[in-house]
Amino acid sequence: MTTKPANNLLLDGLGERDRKSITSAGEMVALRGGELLADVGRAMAYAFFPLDCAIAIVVSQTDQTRLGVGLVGREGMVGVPLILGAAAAPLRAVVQSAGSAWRVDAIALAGRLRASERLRSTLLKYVHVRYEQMAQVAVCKSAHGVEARLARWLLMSGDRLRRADLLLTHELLAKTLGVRRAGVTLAASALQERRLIRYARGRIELLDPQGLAVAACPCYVADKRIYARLLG
Amino acid sequence: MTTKPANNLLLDGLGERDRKSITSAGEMVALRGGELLADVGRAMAYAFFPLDCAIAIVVSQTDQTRLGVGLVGREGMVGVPLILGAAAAPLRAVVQSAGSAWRVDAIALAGRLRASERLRSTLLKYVHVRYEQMAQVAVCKSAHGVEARLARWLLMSGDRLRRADLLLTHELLAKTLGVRRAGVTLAASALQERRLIRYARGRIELLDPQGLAVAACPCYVADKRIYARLLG
DNA sequence: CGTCGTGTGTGCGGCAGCGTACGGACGCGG
DNA sequence: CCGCGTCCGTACGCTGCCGCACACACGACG
Repeated sequence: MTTKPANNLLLDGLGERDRKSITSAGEMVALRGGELLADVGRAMAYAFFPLDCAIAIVVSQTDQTRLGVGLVGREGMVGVPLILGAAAAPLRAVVQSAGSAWRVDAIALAGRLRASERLRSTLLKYVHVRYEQMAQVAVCKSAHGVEARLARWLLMSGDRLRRADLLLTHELLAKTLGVRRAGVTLAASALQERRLIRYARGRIELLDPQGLAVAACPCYVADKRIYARLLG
Repeated sequence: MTTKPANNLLLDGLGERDRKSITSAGEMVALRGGELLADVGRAMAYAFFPLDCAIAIVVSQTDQTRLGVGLVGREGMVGVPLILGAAAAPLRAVVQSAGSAWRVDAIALAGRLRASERLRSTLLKYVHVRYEQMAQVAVCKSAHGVEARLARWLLMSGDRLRRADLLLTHELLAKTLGVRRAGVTLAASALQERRLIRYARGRIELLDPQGLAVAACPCYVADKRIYARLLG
């Protein structure tokens, strides 16, 4: 389909000039699962434009509460604070599925942003997308059940990676969904019962994406619409 | 204390030039309680810099779920999407407590933003504040009980308005906290029992802000720290 | 003085998810 | 082949909040 095996849509959406100005300031890197690209309070040295990996944006409070508030793949970037001119990262960015990404130096990015209004406006629109999506999540967690939210997250992961088989454990999903591991097992087995997914020992296969979309909470569709409206 | 009876801190933080450039493009308006400054999908024609009023930022899904994800007073502005270059508002902005605000035309604001880098960087930092605060809320709702979240919201309202007596009903609070009205009554009476607040028929008085801060969830302190770090 | 609307107190059954905990299953490495 | 770590199934009691519903209190208004 695409000329290159894997692209980043955000970079593709830029003009030739801006894209080169970004890529020339960075380099390809391989990201391992579980790697931390940003942590709370630590300054971010790089922004990342994923190509074929997925990075979960997680908020973790002082007490033991976690919640995934975003999932970044080839359609986006890691490092929203850099666009907003803040050095410190508010949230944690964890590599959920390994793969490669384009890594860009924070200072270089800041310079490019000052120089190009087009680049600035594109990335600010992306910030807006993440802003809206986070608002969705805030309601989602308390309004929708585990099963629906699990379906949503699996679909999102599939979309980001363009693959139907995901390497995810119930344990990991539980942490990003902010529920018990046992709760995920329950929800997952219900989805499997309905032939929507199939899973075994850390490997989840999406059998029926359309069916899953029905089982998922409306936030899934809402999320896609938000992105399409601003960057489609 | 201040030279004028009521100021907006965001505007005060700007240089003389930028502040004038903004204020000259707008005008003072009076906002009534319950008024909608922005609604889902509707284009925003104005940004608002509150002086002595409080505006709740509410996300409301298609189904009957509401949740306040931000409270804007003299320390901030209503119209984050305008800073990000998006016309449509993702969230609803409702006037929680009546008062006056500085209203600025959206197009004029966009022009000023292009012209002044200082203005841009200040407002982008504010966007970042709201971005982080929303992440807080996302976890807060499911991690903390009604009583703690009520205490937090009351404190926030008090801070925004610099007053200890608020005109809020349990009903209204229930909607912004995303819980039952009865749940608010329960939590409020518990706080009153402990002499932290006192209330009657739509009027709530904060008796012991420090005690309230203890009763409130850590998100309250976290919120203040976020703001102070970026714009203090 | 009664009426009505709004605001608050209270009660009850129900449920989703929590914390915990134990046991089985698979797979890798020795 | 055995042992151990990881991953998943399942169970039990508990709790916080929901949805609903009804009764009372105050105040404005005629």
